[in-house]
Amino acid sequence: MPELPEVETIVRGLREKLAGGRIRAVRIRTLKIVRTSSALFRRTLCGAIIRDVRRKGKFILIELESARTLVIHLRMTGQLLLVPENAPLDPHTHVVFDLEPGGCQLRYRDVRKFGRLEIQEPERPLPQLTALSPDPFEISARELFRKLQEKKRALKPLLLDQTFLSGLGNIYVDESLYRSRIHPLTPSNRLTEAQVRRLHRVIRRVLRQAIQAKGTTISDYRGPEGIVGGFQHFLRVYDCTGEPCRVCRTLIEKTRVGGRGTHFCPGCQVPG
DNA sequence: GACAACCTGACC
DNA sequence: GGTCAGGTTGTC
Repeated sequence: MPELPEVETIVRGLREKLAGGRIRAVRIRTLKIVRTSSALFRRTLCGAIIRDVRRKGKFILIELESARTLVIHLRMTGQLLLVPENAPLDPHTHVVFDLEPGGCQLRYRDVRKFGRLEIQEPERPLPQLTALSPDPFEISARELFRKLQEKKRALKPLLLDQTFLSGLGNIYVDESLYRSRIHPLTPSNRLTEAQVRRLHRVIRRVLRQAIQAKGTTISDYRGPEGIVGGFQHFLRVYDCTGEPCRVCRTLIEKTRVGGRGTHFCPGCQVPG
């Protein structure tokens, strides 16, 4: 569920509340969510001072003074919620962090249990993190063009590939391709430099607007204070199947590309 | 590449 | 009963 704008929103909220504070205690309620041994997980986090909270691609990094990092990926339905200590525990809460200063807990909640929490040692960076490519704000249009030229895959699956470009997921890829008027199946090496410049600009703009709206909530996404995002009101193709395109009035269609539901306008996004 | 797997819930 | 879901990974 969460893509770059949702993760960025969470990271900003957590940083404000957590940076400089301390984790007093940790309770693991569902073992499989935590990829590090429970003992190491607890030993690392109990009493740890939080230096900063950052984002890398769709990963959340809670950096500790010990130089170790709590690495979190929310996958589809993961949530990080800041709640009062006395709030009732719901059955989908899998990890609970007691915080200092107190009164508040950080809870990891995840209906589908796809998400992962893991400790990264400074001398042993996690492979999933080192394999990540820069996100759209860390790469120039020129560089993106060069990378796209090197591949000849269909554009959409490539943009979803976190080792090619990080941060984008299904919503923002569909929105970016629609707003750039590029068909999702266009071979990446057939894009002109002008098309890539536009795509690069559009991706950045869509992500910035979505961050400003505090993310997109279709169903599960919540910010750390439990609030829903607002960008769902600005979607133009994603979840708009059957509605007329606002540019050419053609009805928005949904197909499958690379195994993912794909929304596009057959009028504006003609195959390259 | 396509597809199943990981899980639960919503919807038809 | 079946299909679908904002993600990633492992298998042909």
